[in-house]
Amino acid sequence: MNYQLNEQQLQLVERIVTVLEQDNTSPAIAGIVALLLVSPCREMTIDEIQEQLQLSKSSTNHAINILLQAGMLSYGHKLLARKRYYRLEVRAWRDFLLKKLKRQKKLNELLSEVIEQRPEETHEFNKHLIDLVNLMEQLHTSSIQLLKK
Amino acid sequence: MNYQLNEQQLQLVERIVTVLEQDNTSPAIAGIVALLLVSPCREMTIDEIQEQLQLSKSSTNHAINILLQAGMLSYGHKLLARKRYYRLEVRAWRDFLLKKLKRQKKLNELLSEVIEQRPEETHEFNKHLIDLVNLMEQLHTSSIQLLKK
DNA sequence: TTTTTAGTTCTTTAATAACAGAACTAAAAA
DNA sequence: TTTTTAGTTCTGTTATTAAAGAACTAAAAA
Repeated sequence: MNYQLNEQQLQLVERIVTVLEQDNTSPAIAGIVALLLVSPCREMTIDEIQEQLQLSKSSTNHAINILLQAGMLSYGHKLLARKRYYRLEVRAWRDFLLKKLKRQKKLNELLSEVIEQRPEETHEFNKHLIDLVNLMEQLHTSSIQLLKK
Repeated sequence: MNYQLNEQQLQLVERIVTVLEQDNTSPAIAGIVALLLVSPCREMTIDEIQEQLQLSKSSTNHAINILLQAGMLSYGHKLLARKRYYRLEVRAWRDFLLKKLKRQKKLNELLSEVIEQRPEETHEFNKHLIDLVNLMEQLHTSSIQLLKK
């Protein structure tokens, strides 16, 4: 039940953590996600997670709760025991992408407002802005199309 | 030369700052970007920026240098004087989008590695992962196509 | 009922980052 | 040469955040 990761798997976890951290994910959270991605165990207990990542129980608990709230993690019980078995909810990733796109859209709308109220004298600048908004709008619509399927 | 923003413009600046901060941009940096977007002045001196945003000189200087290094800002001189006139480089936005896509691609490659090494027993989970990677790959390629024009 | 276990909460520590204020540098203007 | 000005750098304060450790709660097992 409690597999030990081999060298290659550990490295893979590390590399995933590195990339996730570049998106402002905390090490503990990144570690849990990476571990549950790479580990052959579909689900793990808090103790197993804690042990593999060498975190304190409170930190592990804290990170797990954040991930639960974000919908990235869920849990079930085996034989109705009280111990929780946590697993990754891969579907949540899609929702994250959608949320990001919503913020992008919001920014786009604001940039459109900017363009509307700019003086004509700065037409060169305005033109660049218009190009940017158009580009971002295209990106947005094509992404939404793909995601909504 | 030193326009005072009207009420509507100030609100627009504030709203842009709010959105930028959600992407982990510091208030000072978000403020400078928003100000230079909204202000009718195509370029501003450090003093004008500082005054409008009510920042200290050192903070303003610090934020400006970060933006310069990121390519979001550039400057020129008027009549060869030593005073710098800073302006937004809208083109840099495109490079940011490209950089983000590169990270997304990196994550995608790692997820592919994950899929390759997963045991067959967790096929349900694996399937979700494969779907995710495929989706993200499509998003990536369509975005790249749009950006590379 | 007592013990064990899973999970939570509270408190403290350490690291980081934003920002302000003051001291400093370099160069143009008087 | 002295003064003014633009910009930089240094130092200190404050706020935020991650994480650890210990105390605590609740419930199942002995």
